[in-house]
Amino acid sequence: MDKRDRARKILKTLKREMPGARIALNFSSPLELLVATILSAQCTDERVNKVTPALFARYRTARDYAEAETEELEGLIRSINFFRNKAKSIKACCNKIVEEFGGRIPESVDELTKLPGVGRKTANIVLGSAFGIPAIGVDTHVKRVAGRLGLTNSTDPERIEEDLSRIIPKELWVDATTLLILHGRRTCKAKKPLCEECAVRDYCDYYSSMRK
DNA sequence: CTCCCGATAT
DNA sequence: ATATCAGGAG
Repeated sequence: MDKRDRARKILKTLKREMPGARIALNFSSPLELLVATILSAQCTDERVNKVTPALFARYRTARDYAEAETEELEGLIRSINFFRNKAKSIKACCNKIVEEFGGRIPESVDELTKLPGVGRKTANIVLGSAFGIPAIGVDTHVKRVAGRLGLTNSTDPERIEEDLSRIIPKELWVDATTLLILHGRRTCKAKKPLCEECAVRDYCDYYSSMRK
């Protein structure tokens, strides 16, 4: 079976298993998702969701973050790892959004990745889940799951993104990202993956090599 | 490659 | 105790 067919079947199966799969971060605007995604680096969404209610209540626009007192902003996200870096990134990022984009979140990878604290993964998550623009976000879960399933042989996130974009139809890019992430968290875990209860093990290179 | 640097699981 | 976690910058 060719990789496109495998990818299609895998995504179809995962979608049936997890209908309405959605990014786990709570947000109600592109700005909120951008901030939440910056905070989520090397950190679980669950923990990000614990600080964002108070954070979003305190700062409502990009200008609010740009003009925020560093101490206060840091205080609101202190339970998140790398909180100093992230506070600095959010401020600088929002400052640039105000100065160069009139307070609106840009809607292209190139513009987004020029923002401080925003790398390719963050940019693609925002594009896909806030704007509905086809994008594949490659985080540690997508990297691991796509590798195990045999959808890519690359290890560099940017090349994995290329590989996946070639075998997954564009209209499924956003769904594919959230499905692979969710599957990685729940089932295809880094340590002790739950292969026996995996819905897509019949298509999985890792599984078939494990049971030889 | 190193630094950032807190909460949670084990 | 310590390994690891939805990364990005220098």
